[in-house]
Amino acid sequence: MARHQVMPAAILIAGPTASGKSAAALALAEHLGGTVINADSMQVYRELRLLTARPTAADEARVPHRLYGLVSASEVYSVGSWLGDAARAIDEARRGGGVPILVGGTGLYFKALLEGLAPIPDIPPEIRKTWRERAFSLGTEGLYRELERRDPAMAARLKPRDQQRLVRALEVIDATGVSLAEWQGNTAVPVLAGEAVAKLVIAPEREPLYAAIGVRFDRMVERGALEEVEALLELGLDPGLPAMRAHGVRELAAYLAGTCSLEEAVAKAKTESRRYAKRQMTWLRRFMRDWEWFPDVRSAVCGAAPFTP
RNA sequence: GCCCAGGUAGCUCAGUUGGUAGAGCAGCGGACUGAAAAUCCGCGUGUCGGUGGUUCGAUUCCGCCCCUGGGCA
Repeated sequence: MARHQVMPAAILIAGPTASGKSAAALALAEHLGGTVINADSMQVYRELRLLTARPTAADEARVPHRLYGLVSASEVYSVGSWLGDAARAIDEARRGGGVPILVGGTGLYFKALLEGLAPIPDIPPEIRKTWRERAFSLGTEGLYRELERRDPAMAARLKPRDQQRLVRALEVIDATGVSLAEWQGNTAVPVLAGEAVAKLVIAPEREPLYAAIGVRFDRMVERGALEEVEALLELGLDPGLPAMRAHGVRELAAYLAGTCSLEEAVAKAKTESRRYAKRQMTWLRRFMRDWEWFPDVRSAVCGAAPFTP
C-alpha cells in the first residue's frame, strides 16, 4: 500500500476467511484515516458476531465501521441490497470519513461493485416463496424440467442439479415474464468505475490458513459461540435463511440438541470453513488475478512488493 | 522373552485363489449476476512396513527384521 503515491479513491481488501483481512483494513484505516466498510455476506447479520468473526466493539471504536450487523438474522440480505448500501457508505466516507476501505470475503460483492449488477426488478415475496417451496415438492429434476419448458435459454446454461440458480431463474421468468439471461445481458454502471482503486488480496499459504481457521474456531467457542447459537435458535427462524447457514450454526446447534459431541461439531464446522476458504481461493484466482496479492497482513500493510498468484 | 492380531491413500478400512489396488471421510481442481459462509461440476492423490527367497511375475506365498495393539509370563 505504501507503494501508492496518491491516496486511492477506495481500497478493496479481499482474501479467504481467516486470512487477516479485517486486521489489515483496521490498520490501514488507522494509518490513512479511513472508514472500514464490510463486504462480507454474513457479517451483515446482527445476531452473528462471534461466528462470523465480525470486528469487535473495541475495533469499531478505533475507526468508523460500516455495514456490520445491520440487518436481523430473520431477513434475507443479498448482493443487490449490499451494493446499494455499499454505494451509500462509500459516498458518506468520502464526505468526511476518509478513504473507504472495503473488506470482506464475498467475491460476488466485489464483482458487483467493480463490474456492476444488471438491474432486475425485485421479485415479489410470494413468488420467491412459491418457487422455494416447489423446490421441495418438485425436486431439483422437476424444477429443471419446469425451467426447460418456461425458459430454455436459462435451462441451457444451468446445471440440472443447481437448485439455487434454478429457483432464481424460475422466479425471475415467473415474476417478470423475461428470461434472467436477458436481464443479465443488460449492462449496469459499476459503483467503482475508472477510479484509482487500490485492490489488495491477502492470500496465505493453504496450510497456515487452515491452521488459522482451526485456531480461530476454537477461540470462537471459548468466547461464547455456543451462547450465540443458542440465542439465535431461540428466535425460531427458518433454517433455510442465509444467517442460519453461517458456518458453525448448524454444527453447534446439533451439539446443543444432543445429536453429536462438541468435538464432532467443532471438527465439522472447521471442515466447512476450510472448504469455503478453498472456494474463495478459486474465486480469487479467477476474478482477482490482477489485484495486488500479499501472503499476509504485514506485507499488505507495510508496502512489501506484491506477488503473482 | 513367548503367543496372538494387525501394518494397504492424509485418516478409518476393504481387497487381490500371484498379473502393481478401491470405498467412506479428509483433500485437490473448476464453475459462479440478487439467499454467494450459498449452489453446483469434476478428480484417487499409493515404494500395499522393510529386506531376502520362491516365481516369467510378489502388495498377495515363505523366511528374517522393524513397528503397533492385546494376551501369557
